[in-house]
Amino acid sequence: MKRVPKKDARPHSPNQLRPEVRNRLEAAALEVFSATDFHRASIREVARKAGVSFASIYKYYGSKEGLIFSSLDSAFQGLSDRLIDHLQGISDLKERLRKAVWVELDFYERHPDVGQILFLTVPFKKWMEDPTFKQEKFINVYLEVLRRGQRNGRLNPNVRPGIFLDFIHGLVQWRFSMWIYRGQKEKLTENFDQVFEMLWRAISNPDPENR
Amino acid sequence: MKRVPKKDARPHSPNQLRPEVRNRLEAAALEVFSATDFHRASIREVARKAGVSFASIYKYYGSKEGLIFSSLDSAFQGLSDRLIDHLQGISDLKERLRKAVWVELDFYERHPDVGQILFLTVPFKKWMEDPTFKQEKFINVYLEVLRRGQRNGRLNPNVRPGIFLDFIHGLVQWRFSMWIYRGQKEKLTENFDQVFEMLWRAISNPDPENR
Amino acid sequence: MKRVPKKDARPHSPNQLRPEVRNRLEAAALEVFSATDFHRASIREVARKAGVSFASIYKYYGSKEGLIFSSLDSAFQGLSDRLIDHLQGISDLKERLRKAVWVELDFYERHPDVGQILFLTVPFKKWMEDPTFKQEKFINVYLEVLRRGQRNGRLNPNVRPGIFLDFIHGLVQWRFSMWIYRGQKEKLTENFDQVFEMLWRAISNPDPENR
Amino acid sequence: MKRVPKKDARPHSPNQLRPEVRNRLEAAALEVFSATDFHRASIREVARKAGVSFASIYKYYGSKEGLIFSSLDSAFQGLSDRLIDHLQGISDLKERLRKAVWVELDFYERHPDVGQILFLTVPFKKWMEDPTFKQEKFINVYLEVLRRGQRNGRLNPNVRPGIFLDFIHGLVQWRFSMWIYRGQKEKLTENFDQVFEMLWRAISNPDPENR
DNA sequence: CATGAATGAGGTTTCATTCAT
DNA sequence: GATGAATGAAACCTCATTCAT
Repeated sequence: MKRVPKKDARPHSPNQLRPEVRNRLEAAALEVFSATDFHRASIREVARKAGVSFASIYKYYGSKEGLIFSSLDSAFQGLSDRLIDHLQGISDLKERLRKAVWVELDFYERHPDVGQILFLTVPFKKWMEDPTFKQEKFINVYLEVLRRGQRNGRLNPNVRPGIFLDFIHGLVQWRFSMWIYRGQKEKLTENFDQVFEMLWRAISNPDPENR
Repeated sequence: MKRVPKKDARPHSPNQLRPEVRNRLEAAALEVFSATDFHRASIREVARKAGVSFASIYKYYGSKEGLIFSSLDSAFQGLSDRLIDHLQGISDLKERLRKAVWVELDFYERHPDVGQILFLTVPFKKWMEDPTFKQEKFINVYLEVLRRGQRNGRLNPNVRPGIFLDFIHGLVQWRFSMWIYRGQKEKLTENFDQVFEMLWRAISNPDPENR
Repeated sequence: MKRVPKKDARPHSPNQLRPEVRNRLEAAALEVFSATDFHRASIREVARKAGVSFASIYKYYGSKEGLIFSSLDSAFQGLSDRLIDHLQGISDLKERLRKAVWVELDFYERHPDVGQILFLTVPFKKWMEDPTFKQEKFINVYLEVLRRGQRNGRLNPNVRPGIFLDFIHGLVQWRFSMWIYRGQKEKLTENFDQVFEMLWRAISNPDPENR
Repeated sequence: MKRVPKKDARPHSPNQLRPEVRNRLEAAALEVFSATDFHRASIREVARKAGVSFASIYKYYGSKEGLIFSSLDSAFQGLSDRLIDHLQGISDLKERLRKAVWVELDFYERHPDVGQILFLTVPFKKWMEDPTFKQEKFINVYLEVLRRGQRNGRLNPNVRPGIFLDFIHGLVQWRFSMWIYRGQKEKLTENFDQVFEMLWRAISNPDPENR
């Protein structure tokens, strides 16, 4: 007798969890999912670690993917907020951008589990397909800086802003991955100035009179 | 799923397969593993597609990972060889580098399955842990160009060559991923000149007298 | 990612099991399923008892129901064969019928687990809905006796044979159930002659000249 | 599912429910439990249908079984009362018995949900184990008739009255089950006279001078 | 030597029952 | 005093890997 799923538009969302339980659960999820790759990580272990029943995870998150991407999304809340906070009072464009990239790298340095999940243990395609991938709030902070830079001539005006982002995120992801690969010997923000200057040269306006 | 493969001295290697069977098998592997993420792709389906029993895969490749990374490695043979071939007769440093990056992007454009597996469907960590990740032959082509550029002052001499590579590979991977994400509407090498010039500005020597 | 079942017309059947494994498995199933009611009996326990993996049960039987009804069907093989065997050489109609009913009761007496599953632990509806319910081979033995009895005037000719069967099976099932209910103190075939004579009076031709 | 109910002195009984709520609840129970077998029928659905929280069911009935057997018991009130009522003024023994059996069949015909639950959807063993199984009031009506029949020689005096009951109830249950099985095409009381005459021959005194 | 059967593990789903509010 | 959230258990299903033939 095959059970026919009910599919009643899952009436439960993580928001309905008691915040304390939610935090415990998502912390456990980040811990477990950052340790091995996605399909080896066991939801049952997350439940055990968080002291929450297995069925509850399904009730509130719907699936293994739901759990992990919700957890990531929550973690990103922190990043967005911190980013916006840190940018306050910095008016120079280059400085704003430098700060933004620094905040991001610093975030991954202090939350390597988040980076590991995003870039290393979950197939990237899975993340791309998840609605949380867009991270509009976060991306918009960047886009606003970049567009303004193009308008006032500091940044190369002939380039779609998306290409700037490709440079930035490609760099962040690859540096993070190599940082893990090489065993986190030094800090992830080591050489930050050097790297940022390279990045800046890549995206800034090559036209001399605007330098 | 949790099952950890026996790491004993496997007495068989893919080289012992009849080349024709090996090609069929690795082609099927690329096809299957590029379509869905690693843990949903079924080794049985690969076997079926290749007309080989799945136990044979274990015999010659040892594990699911063994199969996929061996297949990738074979595909990369082609890339390295083509890279070396194309660089012949180009002496200008910038041109050599431009060509190298172009050959790589062009390769992924023509073999999106390989790119998908590397960057999207297999957890990146798995690849990093695999011996095939090093790609020494391929990397050395780059390193040699980059080191020479530093010696003769065209490239920023204060930067470890690894950072150049982070820029290059981060960019390649991210652009590839976004290309897939956005549905492969345009060519992956679209805007190549623009992007390469940005890259070049990032890594070239900012010191004026060497421009 | 909801898995979509494959439904490839289950290519495996219990017949493909090694007979020895099959026997062990079905014996364990009868044991477990006769002890508690269907939904409390655990397939995992059957697997454990039979020393067979849980997945194999699904492979060969498809479901919990598949397992139990297949096991019952196998048990009934024995009953049909024994019935046919015992009827050999008995020509008198009443004696044939007496023997048939006796063989059936005797079977349940010696295999109370089968009776318990059929009549007590599995909701009867489930069994009615299962193809194995028809038990044609078995029923035909009865029908043939009953129809012949009607033709030669020993049995009440005005009654559909189905009604005879209702009497017989209702009696067998109820007596079995009460036998269990009362704790199997005496033999199930206790009072058999008395009961059979009553049954015979019920179905035999009331018309005097045929007595 | 394996969860064994706490058998402590439940401080609440169905009697404490407002009669109107109780009726709604038990009607919903009969409806839901007659439709599928016991373990697939959901107590939550009963609660939903009755507009009551499922926790209330636990409060007043203690368990899923408690609910269903209480509901059945209530339904049987009606049967007993009707039986006693209908027997009034019938003095002939055979007629009393005929009436009794007819009232029972007629009851199931008009309340097929009750019959389905008793005979088809609930494992019979569950019912046998429940205190409501005894149905003393109801059985006593029969027993009194049967014993009187034995005393005055109309019924076979050599048989324990329990065997009469086995005949009667086995027949009722089996005919009901087959009636459902065959799709309720004709009435359950169809052929009643024929069947009752057979039953009467089975139990009446075979000794000529008492015919 | 190649094959496929058996295993173990874990995702997904549902639900009776318990527990805390 | 009624409610619903949390739990634990088990069905169902799939697959990488091992093992025996």
